[in-house]
Amino acid sequence: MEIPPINMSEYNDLLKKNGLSVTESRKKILDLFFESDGALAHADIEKNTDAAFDRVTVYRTLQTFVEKGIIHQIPTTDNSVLYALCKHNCEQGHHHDNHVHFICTHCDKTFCLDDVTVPEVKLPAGFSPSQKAMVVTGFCKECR
Amino acid sequence: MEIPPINMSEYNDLLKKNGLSVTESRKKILDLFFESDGALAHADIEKNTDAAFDRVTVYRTLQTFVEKGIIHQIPTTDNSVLYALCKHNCEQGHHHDNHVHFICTHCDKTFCLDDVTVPEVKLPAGFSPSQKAMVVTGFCKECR
DNA sequence: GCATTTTTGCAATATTGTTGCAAAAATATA
DNA sequence: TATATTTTTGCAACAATATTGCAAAAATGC
Repeated sequence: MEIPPINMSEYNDLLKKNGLSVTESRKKILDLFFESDGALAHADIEKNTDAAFDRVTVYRTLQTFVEKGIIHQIPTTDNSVLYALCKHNCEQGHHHDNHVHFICTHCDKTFCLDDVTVPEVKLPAGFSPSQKAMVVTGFCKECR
Repeated sequence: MEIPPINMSEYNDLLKKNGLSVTESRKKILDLFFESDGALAHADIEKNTDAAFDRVTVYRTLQTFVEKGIIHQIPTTDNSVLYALCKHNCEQGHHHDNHVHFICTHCDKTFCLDDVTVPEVKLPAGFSPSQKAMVVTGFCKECR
């Protein structure tokens, strides 16, 4: 059974469904995520909103979205935090151990490869896995 | 052909081999890594050296060690940077796409599972991978 | 439309990381 | 071993990033 992707015009529903008030900042930030085909950093969001919202608001909005499972964080080796939409509107606490993230070393965009599942690995005795994440870097489809 | 693990008493050799001067800070930080069975963050190192060294020195030492391939960075979802020893003293620029990292959600330690190789994944058309990293979270062998 | 709840923005503060430069330490050389 | 050269350190200043409390503003529920 396919879960349909979120319709871009339904920001209000998405917010209300998660018990959140509908505000300008939240709608605008949601919009940025839906427009972007990659992942966004806090800085990207500030840049693209012309500082219309306070930095604190952006931080809190991202945090709220993560808590509600609207966006998720992507692991990186530098100390930047990247966020990306949960394409299939996963439930709260969904931890995205199921798809691979791709970071392009040329354009620096990050992609959620929703259709690529993270393969199983056999761990040494005593280790009990609960989640797993995989990050691949290289050249993306536009930069190759 | 097995590459033997580094002998803990040979910090000097390890540093010199990499063209680095042997200093107190470098020896102490190396020691912390060899003592630790997990990965370390910058903060861990500051804590365990009683602020004997300047923050800047710690930053620069870590950076140097990464450049020389003595330690490597581990991707995380929060914005912390973790470092771990390259157990098999890999050459410069080695990017550690070959083993899995395990983060324990109970004791917060991070382990390099040197013997667990990152499996291959098939990417969508157009994506050219160069490196890949995998992070598994759960309970480690001591906390299960 | 009004009371209640939620969210925002400001200010202040904390944390984290970077750079230039002179002093100190380590290494190389005589 | 003493000295010259190179490397590394620590300080100071700064920059970027993130967090908290609280009053004002906005959104929601009735």
